[in-house]
Amino acid sequence: MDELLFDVFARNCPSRETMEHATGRWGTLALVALRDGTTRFNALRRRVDGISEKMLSQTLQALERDGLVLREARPTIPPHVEYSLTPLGAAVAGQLFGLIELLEGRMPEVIAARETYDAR
Amino acid sequence: MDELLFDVFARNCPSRETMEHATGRWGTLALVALRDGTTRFNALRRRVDGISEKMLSQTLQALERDGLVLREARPTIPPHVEYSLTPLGAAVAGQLFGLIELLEGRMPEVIAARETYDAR
DNA sequence: CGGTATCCGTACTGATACTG
DNA sequence: CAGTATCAGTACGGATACCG
Repeated sequence: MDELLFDVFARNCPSRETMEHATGRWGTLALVALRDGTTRFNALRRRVDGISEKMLSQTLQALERDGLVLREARPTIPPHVEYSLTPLGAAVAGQLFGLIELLEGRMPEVIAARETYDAR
Repeated sequence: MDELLFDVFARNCPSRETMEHATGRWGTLALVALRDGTTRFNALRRRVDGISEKMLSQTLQALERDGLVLREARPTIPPHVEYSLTPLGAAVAGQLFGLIELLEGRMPEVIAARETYDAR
């Protein structure tokens, strides 16, 4: 663990900040949704169930700022804006998707654990 | 993506809930800290910089309930409580650590992206 | 269509104090 | 040591309305 350049456990670690953007409630879902390919704002909004316009906007801005997401706006009327993953974003999204797969595959264990825990 | 049992993108998906526990602000740090081995409450608290007793307690309870963390209390005075990863928790923590490594290794890209973004 | 601005409730957060 | 209880602040999040 000590061979890492930054210490995620430390308060003001820049990687901890980016981690929070990527693993936050909406960040993960946005990144994983973009693995399916370039997507427009409202399509993304429909894909990620429950996200508001505001949160999607904020999430995408944070991810764009960190260089995980690429935003391309065409100056047409009506506006046409496309979001996609940068190479770095694709790597992060892949890792996150691995986590989702892992968890989904083992949800029976999780559910069983919850029942055991709650039976007290 | 459709081959998954649950749909993380859906609002009331049980895996989305567990994802949020594991990837939440403190969940990730607690899980990764426990990769170093069985740890006591206050040791964990010192390791994860900035976490309050309350948040650590809540975080550990959520992870224990999901079957990611094992809590073992010895009825001594003073109390001696040890936290460790379950096999499932270890798998999740490993995946999260992979993400941290990835991000730490590429922080220069992130920092550069931020500077580009802010220069507008 | 793709946002931003505003309002407003609540849920999270951290200090502090206290207990077994 | 390992928590719980209580409380005040804030930042998160959603709904709505509006703009280019």
